[in-house]
Amino acid sequence: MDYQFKEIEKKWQGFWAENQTFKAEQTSEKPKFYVLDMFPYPSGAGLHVGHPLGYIASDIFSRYKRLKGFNVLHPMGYDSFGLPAEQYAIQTGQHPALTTEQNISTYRRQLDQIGFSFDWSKEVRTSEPSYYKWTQWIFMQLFDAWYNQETDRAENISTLVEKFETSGTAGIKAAADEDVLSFDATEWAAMSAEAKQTELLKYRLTYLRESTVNWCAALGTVLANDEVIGGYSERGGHPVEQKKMMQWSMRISAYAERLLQGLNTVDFPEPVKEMQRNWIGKSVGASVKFPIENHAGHIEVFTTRVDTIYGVSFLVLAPEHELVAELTTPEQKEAVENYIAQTRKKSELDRMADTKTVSGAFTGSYVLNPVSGERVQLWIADYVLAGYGTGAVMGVPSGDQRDWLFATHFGLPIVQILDQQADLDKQADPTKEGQYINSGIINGMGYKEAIETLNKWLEVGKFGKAKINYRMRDAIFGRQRYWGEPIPVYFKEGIPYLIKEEELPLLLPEVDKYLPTETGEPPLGRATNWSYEQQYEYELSTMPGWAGSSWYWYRYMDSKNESAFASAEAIEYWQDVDLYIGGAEHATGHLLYSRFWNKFLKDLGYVKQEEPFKKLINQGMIQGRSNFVYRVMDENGKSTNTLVSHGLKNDYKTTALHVDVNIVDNEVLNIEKFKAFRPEFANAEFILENGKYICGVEVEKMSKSKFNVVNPDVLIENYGADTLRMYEMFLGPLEQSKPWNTNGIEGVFKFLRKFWRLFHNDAWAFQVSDVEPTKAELKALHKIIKKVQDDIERFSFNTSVSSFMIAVNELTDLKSNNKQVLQDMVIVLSAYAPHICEELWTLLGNEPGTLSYAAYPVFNPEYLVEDEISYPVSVNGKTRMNLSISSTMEAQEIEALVLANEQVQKYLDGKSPKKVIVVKGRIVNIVV
RNA sequence: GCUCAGAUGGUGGAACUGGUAGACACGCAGGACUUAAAAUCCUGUGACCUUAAAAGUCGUGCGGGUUCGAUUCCCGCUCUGAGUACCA
Repeated sequence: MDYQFKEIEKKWQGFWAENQTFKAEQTSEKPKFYVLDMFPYPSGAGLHVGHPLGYIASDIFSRYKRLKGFNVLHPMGYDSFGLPAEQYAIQTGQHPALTTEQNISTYRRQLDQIGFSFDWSKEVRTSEPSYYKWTQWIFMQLFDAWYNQETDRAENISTLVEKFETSGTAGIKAAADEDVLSFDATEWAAMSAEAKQTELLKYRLTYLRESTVNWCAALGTVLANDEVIGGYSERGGHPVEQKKMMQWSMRISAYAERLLQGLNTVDFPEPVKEMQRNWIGKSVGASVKFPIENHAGHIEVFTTRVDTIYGVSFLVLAPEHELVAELTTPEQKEAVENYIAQTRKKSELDRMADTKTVSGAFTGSYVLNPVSGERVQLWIADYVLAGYGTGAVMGVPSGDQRDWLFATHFGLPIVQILDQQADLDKQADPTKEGQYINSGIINGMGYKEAIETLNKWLEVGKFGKAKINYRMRDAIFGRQRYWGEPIPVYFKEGIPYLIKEEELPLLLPEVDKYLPTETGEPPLGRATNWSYEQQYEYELSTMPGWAGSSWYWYRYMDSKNESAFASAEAIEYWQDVDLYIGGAEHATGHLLYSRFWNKFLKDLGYVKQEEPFKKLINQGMIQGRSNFVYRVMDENGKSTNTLVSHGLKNDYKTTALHVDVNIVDNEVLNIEKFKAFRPEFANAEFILENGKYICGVEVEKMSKSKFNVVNPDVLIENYGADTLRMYEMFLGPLEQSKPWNTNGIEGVFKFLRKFWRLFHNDAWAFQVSDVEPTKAELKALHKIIKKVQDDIERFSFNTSVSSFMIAVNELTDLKSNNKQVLQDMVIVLSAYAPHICEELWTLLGNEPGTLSYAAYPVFNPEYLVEDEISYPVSVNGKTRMNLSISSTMEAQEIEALVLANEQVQKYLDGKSPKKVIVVKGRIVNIVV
């Protein structure tokens, strides 16, 4: 029979599901391999052709690893809490659980028809109580923990309480809020229970605190920094403003250094590492206290160039700095207040966009330079950010361009501090070269020595010290939304307490509407009869989208466990994710949070590895490729009912209209289908070129409104899943972004048919021969065995597909139907095109379903050895001819042989060669 | 501005450690089969110049360098894409 992909694919998908072919063993003698795809959010639109790209790659890898004798865990599930379902619920009143369920079944149906080897027995959904029970449990562990910088790990809060009880805060080094109190053991003992809880909250790894947050009014919720892009929300693109609110936060900053160091141990794409490094934003410098003139206090600044301290000619505070009001003199009051009012009016966006204009106001106060004792003006300006460092900077105009502009604009002095600084009247010179001048105790020193000297001097005089600063802020954890995990906390006297562990999961209550209450409480405030022990209020915000996805790879290891998030045995066996494939958009969000929670769980001894993901691959984005038709306009600029082909459009005035890419084949418009697609053009005139209507092309985002969405269902219907899988890989390197173009899928389909034909005679009857394979057949086979193995190991899936085509072309030319050779071919190809291979595998007489666990053929290099090698011979670097020479011949003999050749002599034209280069097995080059 | 990635035929792309640039596929052209079309199969296909055939010249964004030899390594530049942006 001809290649009947529809029947074959349906049959084997059914077989795999029924027999649980891809169920991972819980324990095994085999080495483990964990292949994970990034958790999808099941959106209502279903899959387009770009989504499965990474899944196909990871599936090929999983299938390959099984053939190589590994026990493979390759699961799939859904990150099913999230905003879109809730927005839809607000519009329609439908419970988000319902729409989520529907979306998941669409997703599942689409995934199933591509033939993935997922172990569906391990499926998880973050919105299921049996799952979010453990998300809540992890939250409770974080609440019950503090970060001990002495031991450099998280510990249970009880070890902190013990320290307080024995010696108070003396000697405690913790990652904590800035406003922690100092006390001794007696004072601690004397504190009320509420006061103790308030104090402990400042140390917990998840804590409630008044913080400045990104408030998105349109979404009615706060957002984390990574969910805000350029002042707008990542989802929906709504404006975001700064607002002070009581908020749950995660003390991720405690892990800043470990998150940074861990990047050196993982195999991630360099851009992802770089983005995480930038996000963490480590800078090494010093904090310096500038005493305020006629005032008991001081201004603390952070600087990475403490060596430039003698060049300080002013100090700048952020307009929001807490000391601004107090330090503004009566004469300057008006100017300062005007300036603050003016800054407030500017949105965050304007402030970022306008980096050219220099602005600021003098407070009228002075501070004293601690090293020189010099009097320095204190200013405010909005280029200083309240949220970074101490919200104050020292202005060194000679070394910093921004300070230089500020000083020039306001007529402040510019002091040269290094003898090598040049052109200070034109711009700042940030050099570290040369020796210091005008610089008191560091005069004559170089950069390194100056830094050390000053740091020591500052520390001795208690004016400051060397300090490391991180840009990364703690992550806001609460969302004022409905469709998320409830936070397992209740309030007594305004203080948060955890519910009891045996009360988990804290179920999401039913509400009448998915909107905030009249008093502005989050939607959970609408729940009736929802309180802890009938009297205490529950926390009303829910967890953010990233909560459930920050630990899910552990749940896959043991997804049904009711007494732990995963058993210790499962974690001991599976350890970590060996290969993680997903989009680059999660570089700073999901991947940082997951690494953070993983490190935390490791500190508490629940997991084994410091890093959760050994190797990460970002698959490229598939862009849309839009097609256009061109409607002619008349002299008055009015649209006509005439459409002109792309090549002739410059002869007319036209408007471009999107046309559905599914009715365009190689840029040729199917006019009949077009008339049906746009009835208003049923009677349109078409100006053709060579009898065809050629469409224009542009690369855009794939979206419904641009009519460029290609649905995998359609391609599977026409060509089958095996063709789709191979074609997606054939498009190009996995990591490269590229526009989708269905042109060319025919080639892959033809290849599979040709492969099928190798096993069949002209009458389409299955027929293979049992004789010993020929040398040529073995050569073709072993070439592909090696090539596919090498390609998969370096994630170069596109080149494998080409090589398969070459192998099948070779075997077709050899008229091979050798059973031994073809059976090995089936195994090698099965990772890419599993359905057709399962079918041929059983036709060859093997037990159904055993292909997935067959052994990958062993490569034997002997079959590739050639007796004769065709040497390209070049003269002065230009290839002139090929000479067939025995492969055993040594360089000297080859040289003699080549020079004796008649044709070579012709090129030498009587001259004697200056030099002859012979690379054995490669090339001969003659220099004349 | 900064950081990173990239630029190869009409198109997607290949060339893995510096060794025959353009594999494989699409498209296109011609042919076979067919009453015809579709499907299938065969042949050709970087550009230029010329031809009966052969040969020749140029050619991996641009300019230079290293080398017997560069798509590959080095320096400078242009363009495209992504990320990031007053971070002290």
